[in-house]
Amino acid sequence: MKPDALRGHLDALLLATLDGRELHGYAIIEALQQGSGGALDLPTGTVYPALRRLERAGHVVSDWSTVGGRKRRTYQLTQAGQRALRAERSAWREFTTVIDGVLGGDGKWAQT
Amino acid sequence: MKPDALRGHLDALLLATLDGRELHGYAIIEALQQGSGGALDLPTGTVYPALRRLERAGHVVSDWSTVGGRKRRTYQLTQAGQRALRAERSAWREFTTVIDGVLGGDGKWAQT
DNA sequence: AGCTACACATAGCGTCCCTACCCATGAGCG
DNA sequence: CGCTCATGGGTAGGGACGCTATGTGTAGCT
Repeated sequence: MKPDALRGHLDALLLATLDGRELHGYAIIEALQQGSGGALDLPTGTVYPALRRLERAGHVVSDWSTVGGRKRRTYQLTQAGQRALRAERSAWREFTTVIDGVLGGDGKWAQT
Repeated sequence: MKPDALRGHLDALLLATLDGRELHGYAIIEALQQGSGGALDLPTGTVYPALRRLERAGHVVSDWSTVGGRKRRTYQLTQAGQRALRAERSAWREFTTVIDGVLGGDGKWAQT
C-alpha cells in the first residue's frame, strides 16, 4: 500500500485508536500495527506531529507520566475529539461510498 | 466531503472514468459529477494537470479533435493504464479494508 | 563500554490537490 | 456591433501533510 493514500485519513485512525482508552504515542503506533494486521507501520515522524496537531485542535489532551524512568506522553480523547471521531467515521463512509461508486459499484466491470 | 480526502485516489477515479470510453477533460468532470451523484465536483485546475500526469506516466493517450470550432483533447486508456486501473482498484480495496478495520466498520465498536 | 529497545521530538522535503487566474471560440441578446 | 455566458483547455502559486532522516535521553543486557 502506498503510504500517501493515508493523506487526510490519519486523524481518523488516531482518533479511533484512542477511542475508549488512553495510550502514549509509541503504543498508538503498535496498536495501529496490530489493528491493521501489520499493514500500517507508521513512522514516529508521522505520528508525533499528527498528535500535536490533534492536541492543538483540541481533539486530544496529553498527560506526562514516567514509567520505568522513561517519560511518556499519554493521550486521550476530549469531548470534541469524540465528536470529531464520529464526524470522521461518517465522512469515511461517505467517501468510500462515493469512490466505490465511481470505481465500479454497479458491476459494469465486476468480473473481468 | 472535504476535498483533500481525494489525495492519492484521484488517479484511480480518472482511470476508472476513462475505462471503456474516451472522453475529453470537460466531459470527465461531468461524468464524475454524475457518477458520484453530485458529490464530486472537481475543478479544472485539478483535473487537467492530473490528466497530463497520467499521460506522462503512459497511462492515457490524448488526441486533439475539433467539435463545433472548439478544440478538444480526448483521452483514452492505454494498456498500461488498464493495468494501472486494475492495480488502483485492488489497492483501493486493500486500503478500505485496512481503514475499515481500524475505524471499526464491522461493528466491533458499533455500540460503545 | 557498547548495543538494543523504548520514547519523544524536529527539520526539511516532495507530492499533490486547490484556488485563482488566463486564453480562445461560438451562440444568444441588447 | 458589443456584451455575456457556456464550452473547452491551460498555467501559476501556494498550502497541507505525511515521509525520511536525524537527534536526544533512559534502561537493561552482555
